[in-house]
Amino acid sequence: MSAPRTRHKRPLYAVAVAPPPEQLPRSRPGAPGGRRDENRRDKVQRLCDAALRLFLEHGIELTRVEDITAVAGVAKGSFYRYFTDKLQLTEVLMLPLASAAAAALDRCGQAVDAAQGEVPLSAAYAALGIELGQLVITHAPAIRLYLQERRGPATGARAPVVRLAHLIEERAEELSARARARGLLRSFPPRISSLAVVGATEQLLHAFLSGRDLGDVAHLPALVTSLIMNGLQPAPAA
Amino acid sequence: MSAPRTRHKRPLYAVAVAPPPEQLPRSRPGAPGGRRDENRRDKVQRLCDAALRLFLEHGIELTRVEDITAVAGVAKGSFYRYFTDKLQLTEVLMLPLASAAAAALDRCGQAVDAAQGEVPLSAAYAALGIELGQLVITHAPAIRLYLQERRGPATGARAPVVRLAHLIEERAEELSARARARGLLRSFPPRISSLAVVGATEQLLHAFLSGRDLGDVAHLPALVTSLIMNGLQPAPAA
Amino acid sequence: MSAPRTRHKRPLYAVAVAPPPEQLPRSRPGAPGGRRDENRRDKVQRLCDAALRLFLEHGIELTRVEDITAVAGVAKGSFYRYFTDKLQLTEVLMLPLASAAAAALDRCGQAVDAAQGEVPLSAAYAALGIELGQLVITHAPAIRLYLQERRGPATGARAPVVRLAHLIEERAEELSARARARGLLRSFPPRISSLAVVGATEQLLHAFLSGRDLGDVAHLPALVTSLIMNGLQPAPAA
Amino acid sequence: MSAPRTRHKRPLYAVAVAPPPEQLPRSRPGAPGGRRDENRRDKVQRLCDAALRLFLEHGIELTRVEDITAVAGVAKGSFYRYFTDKLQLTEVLMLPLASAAAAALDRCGQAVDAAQGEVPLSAAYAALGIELGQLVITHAPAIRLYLQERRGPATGARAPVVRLAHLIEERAEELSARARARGLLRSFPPRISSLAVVGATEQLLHAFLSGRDLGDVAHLPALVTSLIMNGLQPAPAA
DNA sequence: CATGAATGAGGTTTCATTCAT
DNA sequence: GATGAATGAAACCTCATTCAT
Repeated sequence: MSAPRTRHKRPLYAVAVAPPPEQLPRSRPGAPGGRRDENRRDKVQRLCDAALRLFLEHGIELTRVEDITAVAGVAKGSFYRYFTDKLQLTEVLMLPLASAAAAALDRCGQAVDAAQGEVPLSAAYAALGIELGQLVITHAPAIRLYLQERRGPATGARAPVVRLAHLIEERAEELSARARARGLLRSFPPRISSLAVVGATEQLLHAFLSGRDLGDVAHLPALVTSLIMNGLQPAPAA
Repeated sequence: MSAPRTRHKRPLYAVAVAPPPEQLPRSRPGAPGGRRDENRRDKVQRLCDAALRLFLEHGIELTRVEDITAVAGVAKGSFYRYFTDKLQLTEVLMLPLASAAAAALDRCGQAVDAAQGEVPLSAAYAALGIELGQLVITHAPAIRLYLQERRGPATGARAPVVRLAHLIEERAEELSARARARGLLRSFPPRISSLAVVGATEQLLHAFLSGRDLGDVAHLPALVTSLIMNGLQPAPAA
Repeated sequence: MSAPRTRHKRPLYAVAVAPPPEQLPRSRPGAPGGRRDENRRDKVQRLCDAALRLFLEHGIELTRVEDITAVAGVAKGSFYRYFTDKLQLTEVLMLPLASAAAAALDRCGQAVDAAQGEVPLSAAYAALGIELGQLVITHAPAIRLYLQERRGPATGARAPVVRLAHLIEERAEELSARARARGLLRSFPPRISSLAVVGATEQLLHAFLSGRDLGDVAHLPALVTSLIMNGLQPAPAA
Repeated sequence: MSAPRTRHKRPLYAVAVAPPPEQLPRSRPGAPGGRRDENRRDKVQRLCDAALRLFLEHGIELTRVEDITAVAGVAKGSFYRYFTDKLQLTEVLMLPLASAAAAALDRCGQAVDAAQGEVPLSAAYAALGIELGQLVITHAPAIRLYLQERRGPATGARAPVVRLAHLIEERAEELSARARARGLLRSFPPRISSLAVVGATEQLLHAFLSGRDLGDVAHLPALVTSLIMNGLQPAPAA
């Protein structure tokens, strides 16, 4: 006998604009490290974990808010205390990944710029490979979500994923351009080679994170680096 | 955590016949080339075109049946005369692609098996590249849909796309295995190299079909072949 | 000629628990006597009352869920919090009637079994007549619904009513058989006499509950008893 | 791309008035005994048979027009050449029954009026019993439909059945009143006894037509007569 | 704060009826 | 005439969101 009044979903052909930047719920009471804050972190964590799991299992759109709260073990209404909607939740899910990837690409870019000769260049890429490899370990579910949704249209709750994909493609192309300016990867335009490298890498990642048996996984980062440097060739024999 | 529910109403007379052997509805009156038949083909075509366009623009799940019929210019109810639901529509959308891709991969596989030496082997891959390149031209929207949805979970109407992705990955790996058995691609396990090749190819395709400027597109099939044979290396410097 | 179809959407999280032991929804928060509990009872009651009224006025099938909620003064969606569909609602509507009738018939059966001679036997039937007469007062609308739908096919939401009709017929026949074993109702087979008694009783009830003027209604239970004991007699010999 | 424009069903709380009297489709071409007419009769017959069968199996409301035409083996559109809707079809289904029952009751009434003494009176009832018994044989499905739907509200396509029920109850009461005026059935008011007789009779009929084993069915008409004459007796005095 | 009950717009699907073929 | 394809109102049911408890 009460009454909500807003509407949900989306009337199609609408909303192409970016979401209101960082409208995280509201200010919270309690000291930043206190009991309240801890409780809050815990709930957010559980909601994110649940969402990630369900997004991977059923897709973002088919996952209802109630599914998420049920798996997280909180009340449905609580969801809205921590997130405004699924879109914002997805933003939160992608955020750490986006920062880490951007940082790693930044560092690699700086190393590339600073490199004199092929050896430090290779080292820069190797370092990137290692950083990304670690990301895979620490953020596996988020990366899976990224891989799963990254090519779709930037509609609904998928938007943040697609934005991240654009960011990565741009940075990768830029990196290729710099590498090329340094005399590497001469044969193809940077956009082409960066796309190929990103595509191959992501496909391998997707297979790996989907549980496919790829043999000795420890070699994959090296393989990625090798891909970047040499393509699919074997290490030059002898 | 999941369980479908049945509608209670009651379908009564309903479809008692077995599911029609072909994918499309059952037999109809009117001569196969007559007015009725033409209408039907036209309507199915318009529905498919509309669906494809909307699926690409908004994603499968966010596209409502009513959106599709509105764009196709038919009544909402008509949709259900031609398709049982969005899932079946997606199946129909993927069918030509699946057949064509399977056929091309089959032909390539046979050519690989028949090949004696490296030259015909290269030719086999080159032919595959060309066939796929043509598919890209003739089935661009379906391929975009495939690229967009292929990594998601096989839930809801996306299932047929994911099935096609599995098929392609399997066939590609098999092809790599055969190539390897013939002495090529020695350096990596076939699963690894096929994933890398498929990943790179699809990423390029995705960029191209999304309207990115990739320079002279005519080179791409050659690039794909080069990828298959040599990785990202430049053509061996003369 | 029949086959139910499943919804394709996907219920995802959904009810994974076993169907609640009691007929009504699952456990709820709030103390059993608190505000929430009271609200729930109130709403269920209003929905049942509305449904009963509309079922009697328009028939079960022609009554839409939205009609019921409108009359009950709740939102359409609320219906589905309390009942899965019209079928389950009908089950709930029939439940008290079914229990009461079964109990009364049980008690009468036991009295008949225990009876020595014709007087206690008559008393047993008289007691049944009185119990049923009281039921008529306390559950008039449910009984009207029962009378209205009881002979239809057990399809759709009418099923529970038809089940109750079967139960009553079986019990009545059993009762007749026992009476006969005790030396009464000798002239006709128990199935025949029980059908006749039930038919006559229900027809009178139907007329009464439909507002027909039947004179002094207080005599009706006695009439029913008389029917049981003396009606259906063969023409007095000689 | 064409377009119907009327609406169907019924908006509830509407239409309580009688249907347009006898608006049978339209005039037909062809001689009354010719080929066209024969064809027409055949189709109507098949549609009626199919409808009756389905109404009994699933109930009137749950039977769709398409179900009927499918079982009858005609095109869906053809239904509307012969009937305006399900309501009118039901009228047609009940018509022969209504006429025959009215005629039999009329004849019985006249015989009762003309009777001098108890013997011809009994004969009049016996004749009615026999006539009704024959109706049961010749119009079994229609009678089943009548029994099944007769107590529901006169809404939708059930209206004609309920009208027939009213007619029968009225006539039966009238007959009881006349019999009473002649000195029979003294113990109960005519409305009571007629309701009891009709109720018992119909219940037996319903069981019989539902396939229940009632023993030697040939005795039933006699039983009905016995009911009319002797049932409902007061307890034998003394 | 947490909870889950209530709301009602909206998506899916059905089906009576009309009308092109 | 006969057929079944098209139409679109309306029934069902879901679920994002709010708010009483």
